[in-house]
Amino acid sequence: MLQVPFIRENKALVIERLAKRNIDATQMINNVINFDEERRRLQTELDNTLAESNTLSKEIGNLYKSGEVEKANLLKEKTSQLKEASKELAEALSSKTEALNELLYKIPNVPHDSVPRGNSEADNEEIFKEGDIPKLYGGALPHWELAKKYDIIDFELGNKITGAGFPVYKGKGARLQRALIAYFLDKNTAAGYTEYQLPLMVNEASALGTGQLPDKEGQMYHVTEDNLYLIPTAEVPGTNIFRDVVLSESELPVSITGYTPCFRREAGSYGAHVRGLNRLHQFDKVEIIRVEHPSKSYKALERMVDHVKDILKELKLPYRILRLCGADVTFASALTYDFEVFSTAQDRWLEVSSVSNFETFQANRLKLRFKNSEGKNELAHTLNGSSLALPRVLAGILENYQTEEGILVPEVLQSYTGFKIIN
RNA sequence: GGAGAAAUGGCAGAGUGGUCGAAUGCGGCAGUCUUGAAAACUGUUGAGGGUCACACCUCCGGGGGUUCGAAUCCCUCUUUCUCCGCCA
Repeated sequence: MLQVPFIRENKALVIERLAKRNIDATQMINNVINFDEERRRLQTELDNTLAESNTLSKEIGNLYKSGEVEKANLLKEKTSQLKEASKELAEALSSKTEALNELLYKIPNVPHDSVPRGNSEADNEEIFKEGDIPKLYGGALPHWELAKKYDIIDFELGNKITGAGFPVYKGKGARLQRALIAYFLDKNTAAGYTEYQLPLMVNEASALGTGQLPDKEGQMYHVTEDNLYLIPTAEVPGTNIFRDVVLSESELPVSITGYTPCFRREAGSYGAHVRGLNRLHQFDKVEIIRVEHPSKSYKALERMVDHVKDILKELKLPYRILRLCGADVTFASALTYDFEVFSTAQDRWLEVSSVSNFETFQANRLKLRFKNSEGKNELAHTLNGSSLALPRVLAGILENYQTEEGILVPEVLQSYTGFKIIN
């Protein structure tokens, strides 16, 4: 969530930048400022009442000691009045604070200066493109047909065991998945990321910390018996490592990577564009997460982009990079680059990675701070990116590497798979 | 799942109704000394709110209660440890 002092001091800028998201935030921002003023007024009033009450309590103690019981009893009456007053004030204060927070939860992050204004994903800005789109043979198939032909992914079996969106990978298909995970993790750790294995379920506090709650509750699988949520991305457990943490400046930057399955309800999604591996309820992803000094976070974002580029280049997949427009940039992000691989047989681009700088938006909710050179606690910047999400990379490989003899395995993966062709 | 014990600042660990935001040690930071470092010595060092800055307020696992007054007493929840049971 945004920081109130920042909103107070940069009101015009905040409204102007939020307009990139096609929202007129004037009313919301005015409310934030008003609520906050009211909140501070109540706080001061409550503090004064408590101060008075504290002083009187000390006096009463002294009076008892010196045996002046009557005087003490007189003061007691006054403290009970103050107590009632403070109780009312405390209630008013907490309801005002809650109202303010609820409001703040609903305001998305302020987009970075470079984010283009836009109405839909059509306004995303293509900033880079690389790799040749292969010319496929006449009988080229989309990946869900290939999966069936070579018996490497069984969607129907997943239907039987669980339901739609929970595919079963078999034989060389399963091995290829494992190869991709190992390859991604190796690339990430070679780039300095520390590998983590994280819990696949998180508690409510963690889901709140990274912003899945309260607004995206319906997107997560919820284990009601124990009030735990299945993670929609490793970002949730990974970033919550740093909830309520004060780092020393020398510990920055922190960079971690982790492989996890991801679970998403994807309520309301259906149709041809979600066929096969294009959209799943359970999928695998290797994530990279960074905690950065605010002055260095945008450099770090560029480095993350370069890192993902390097991987796609090694896999020899045709891809492009989009700078997301205001309409498409996610709620918590200030600047997001999406990577899309061209799926030749489907003749469309598939998102395989999303790399974002959240600036202090997540850190504020998480209370993730570092002790700066002046010895003061300051919110850190958080960033994350997929490096990479498996299913669509797999779809891209299957479709782009298909030949009449079978599906070739990208060279960099061959040492991981132990085979060169799926046939 | 059953029985018992515990939860205090970055860590360890005192504190059982007012003099406690909290001893002491370690760690961190600054300084003295040193060519530099280490050691030693001196000082400093929790977080949040609030203020131009002070003042002031809140926080001793979470929530509630008793009391003029709670880290300290009571209730409750959570977590950890020990023992037993079960178990990959």
